[in-house]
Amino acid sequence: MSQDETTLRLARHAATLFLERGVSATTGDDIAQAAGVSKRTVWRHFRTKENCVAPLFSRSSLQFACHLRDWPTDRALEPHLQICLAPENQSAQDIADGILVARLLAVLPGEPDLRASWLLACHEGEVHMRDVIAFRLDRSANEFEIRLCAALVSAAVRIVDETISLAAIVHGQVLSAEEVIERLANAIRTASTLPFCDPVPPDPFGDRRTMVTEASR
Amino acid sequence: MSQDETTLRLARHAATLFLERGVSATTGDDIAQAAGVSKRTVWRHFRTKENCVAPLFSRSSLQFACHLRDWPTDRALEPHLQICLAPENQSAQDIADGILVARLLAVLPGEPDLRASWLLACHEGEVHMRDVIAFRLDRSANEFEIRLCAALVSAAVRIVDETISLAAIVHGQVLSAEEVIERLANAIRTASTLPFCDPVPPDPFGDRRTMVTEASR
DNA sequence: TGCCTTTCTGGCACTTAGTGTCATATTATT
DNA sequence: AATAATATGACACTAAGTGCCAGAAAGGCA
Repeated sequence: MSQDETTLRLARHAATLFLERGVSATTGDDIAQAAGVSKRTVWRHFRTKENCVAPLFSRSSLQFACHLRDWPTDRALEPHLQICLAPENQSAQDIADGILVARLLAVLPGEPDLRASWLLACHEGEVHMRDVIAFRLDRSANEFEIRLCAALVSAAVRIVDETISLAAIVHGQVLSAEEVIERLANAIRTASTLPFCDPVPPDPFGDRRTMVTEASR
Repeated sequence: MSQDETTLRLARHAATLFLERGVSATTGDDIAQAAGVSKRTVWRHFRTKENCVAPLFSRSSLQFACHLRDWPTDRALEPHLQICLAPENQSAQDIADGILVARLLAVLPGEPDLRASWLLACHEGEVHMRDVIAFRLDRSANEFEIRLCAALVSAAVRIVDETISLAAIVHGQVLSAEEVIERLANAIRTASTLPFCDPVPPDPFGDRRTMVTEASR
């Protein structure tokens, strides 16, 4: 088994255990046993216990930066996201991992250590997004404006992720793919302070900063 | 000595040691000895080693939400910040703590555990800011738009903090109070997607979303 | 296939992080 | 000054995490 496979397998087992009995009630031994490896191997793959789920979080947040990178400049955001997030374009494993992440996000309020790991992953995504935005605008990733914009967009995506996960898992509120994409696209447009996402898709309100939420619908 | 005093004293000693020899080379014993308390007392005040500096980070990020709360609705942002951040309105201890935080932010790139603590503190500030923004707009802090706006403003403040600290500590680039305030105010206006900071201060560009940075000056 | 190098893993001893518990010291209240 | 409440110290203990070495597993090469 390859390095990354083991890491991901451990991450999934750790996530399941964290969800079943909480982080503090899960030991490194438990994770090792569940994955069928020695305790030593766990600490070889992860620096700390909470970091065991980091690969899942990282994937989720890095994935989005990649979608943005692959986004053709001559296409609107919604149809692009529709293609990226379509179930037929994701493996069964990817979908299962996505659900695992959503369930983890739903328990963040009671698990501060898990939130630290999540925020760290979001920060990774933010750094990645600097490069993406800088590339799309043909600017340097070190400029203050670029880093600010990346931080804002990342924060917007994070809030949407957290909100949707909490709504779906805790309140059993199932959202359609279209609703999720609409929320995501609106939040990104709201947050993007630089025109990296041109062309602006058709907007009936004529203001790309108008937010379409449940309140205004 | 009161509870909070001891906590802060420990935080300052921990920060100093972290800066001197790095987080991983500092033990809980070291922090306890430096502060003249027993090891047990350290773990009574803090859940983890990295959390020892959290009070300093929290103060920094909660402070800003408080400044925003106390901001009169009929005054522009810059003069208000000028009053809040004026040296004569801060104790010597506050100023020293601020420098300590700046030095910690400057070493974040090499200390992931410290960054986790910092991001957690920023999240605290974000949650606080929801209430502040909701109050200023007479809305509910649970609305999606409010939480999104708070996240964006918090992210903007965080990026400014990180940028300025890195510039000052690592590159020895000293900024005047006016420059700091200008950057901060501009970033906040850029990030604020809801009109919680009306009245809009005079802007020669006639666009409150225009950013004044070194590039455009 | 057999040999060799590289990489990954297990086991064990060890240090540090962090907790539970109880006795003592400190502070506040009256 | 007596008492209740709270903070601390000391010690034993569990869990987190590291260093080290030997062995297993995978990958190149004749």
